[in-house]
Amino acid sequence: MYIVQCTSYVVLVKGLETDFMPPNKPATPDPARTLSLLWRHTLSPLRTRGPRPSLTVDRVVEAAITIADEQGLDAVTMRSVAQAVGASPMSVYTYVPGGKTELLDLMIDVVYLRAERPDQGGLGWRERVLSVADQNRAIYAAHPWLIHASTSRPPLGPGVITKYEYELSAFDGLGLSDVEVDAALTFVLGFVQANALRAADAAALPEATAMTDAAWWEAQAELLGRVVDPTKFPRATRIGEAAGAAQGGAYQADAAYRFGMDRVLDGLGQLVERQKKV
Amino acid sequence: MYIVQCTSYVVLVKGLETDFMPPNKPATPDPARTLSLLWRHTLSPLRTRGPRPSLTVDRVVEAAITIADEQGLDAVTMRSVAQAVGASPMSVYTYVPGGKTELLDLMIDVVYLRAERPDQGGLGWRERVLSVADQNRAIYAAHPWLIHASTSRPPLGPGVITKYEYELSAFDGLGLSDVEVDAALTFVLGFVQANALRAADAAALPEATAMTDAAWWEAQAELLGRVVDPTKFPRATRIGEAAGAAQGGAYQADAAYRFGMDRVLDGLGQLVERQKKV
DNA sequence: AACAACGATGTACATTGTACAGTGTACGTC
DNA sequence: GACGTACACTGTACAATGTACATCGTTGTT
Repeated sequence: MYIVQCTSYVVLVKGLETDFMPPNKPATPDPARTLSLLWRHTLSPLRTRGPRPSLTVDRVVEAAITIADEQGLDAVTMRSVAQAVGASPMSVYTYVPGGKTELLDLMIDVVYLRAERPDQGGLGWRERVLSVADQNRAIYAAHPWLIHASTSRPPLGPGVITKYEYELSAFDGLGLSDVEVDAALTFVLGFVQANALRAADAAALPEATAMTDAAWWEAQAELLGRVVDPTKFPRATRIGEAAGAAQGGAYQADAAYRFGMDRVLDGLGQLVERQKKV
Repeated sequence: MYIVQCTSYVVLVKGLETDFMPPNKPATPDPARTLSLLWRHTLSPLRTRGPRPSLTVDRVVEAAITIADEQGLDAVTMRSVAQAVGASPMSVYTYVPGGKTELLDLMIDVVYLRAERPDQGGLGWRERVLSVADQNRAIYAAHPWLIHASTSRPPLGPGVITKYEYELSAFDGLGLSDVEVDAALTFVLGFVQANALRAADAAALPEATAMTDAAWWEAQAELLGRVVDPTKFPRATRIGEAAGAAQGGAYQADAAYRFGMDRVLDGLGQLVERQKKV
């Protein structure tokens, strides 16, 4: 048994010199089981014998999301989730056999499934795309931990797929090819994510470092003045001071979002125009 | 002594219920010391007594960068860095008193300081901005760990400032205000970072999960077919299949970069045009 | 020669994900 | 009604992390 695990892991990290079993890595990954969980299938051929389960996948996922929202992703540990649902740490693995990785996949899909998706009939494409961006921004604001979730190989559950379908529809009727529509959506969502990332850690830093933005800038400015020759870095000193000192992190992220979305929409607009002329 | 640390930490995380000293957090943060280190100042009033230092800040930072480049940021531990320079784990703190956080700041600045910055005289603004983007992309390709570094409150060392000055100069002569120039640069770099992020974890996933992109897609497609009603998600099934199955992760990131940069430059172009007319 | 300042090191602790072995429960079959 | 089997649950254990603290050793100054 142990041999099997070790062997499979050696395959997993081929090229590694050491052969010990590292901690905190893979549990038992299995795409099929994860998919079944995402769609809440009772893949087991009907459970009969044994004690009745005292929890459900949903309750576990719910607890994890609450913890992540309130205290950040780092606070989501198997132990904290277990405590939140009133079970022992290892019990969680009964409901989420894939461990923490699988749990995160489930969390992501649930959040997306719940998001609001207002009807966009009658809106122009710019309003539709802006609305999609705003919705994603709102999701990130409510669940900052989502920003750090990888977007390649997303958990293909009902939430993710519903969201994808809805967002693709914003590009209906523009004469773009399938590949272009996907690229355009990726482009928009990439911008929103990058902006949310900046906003989130700008918001987190004051607490994490026990220092306000203003205090940090003041300290840097005073010390940099003695070290840096302003004539060697004219743009950096002038623009950096203007961009940094004046505005707090939160306001800055807001301005960057509006500025960026204007550029994004203008950029897409040119693609659309070009396509219409063909 | 211990009291002082604890007290300062209570201030640090005011609002937290518990009062224990958590692990792996702050070492001794001090903006002034970090800045001195970044600029390699001998802030101490001339070291005289005591054994000669056997290492330098640069050697430590160098080792850390090498490890990060070759094995990823997770492999950069105080212990692995110490081993690489042939010292005991705790010795590292002699040269980088701020611990891992400060070490990361130093790594970032060194990488930026070394980056190539070719002369851009004679180029049009589109070429200049594209070149800036390409350079950042190349840096991320060579040092994927940089992607995860926070960009708010960057380490204001010689590398970061030189890079900032250089990149701002790409927007010279366009008639944009200081605030607009900073916003435009942030916009461009944000796109590059978002793209690099996707590319990096698309590249990392096959190794990390012992599963090729093709195998993953095949597994998902087969199972999803039984669960999802294609008529309910027409766009998602059609476009998702086209966008996902056909291309591997690496090629996809490349295409997304070219597509995105075209939109970014078009978007900025409209801003520039508008400014010229005024 | 004694002292003071500073570099180096070993030990210790709290925290993480999860493998493994063991304990108890409830249903189906005899 | 007794029994066995499948399953839920739990406690223990381990390797790895950042870094506080106390100690030891080395060097130049007094």
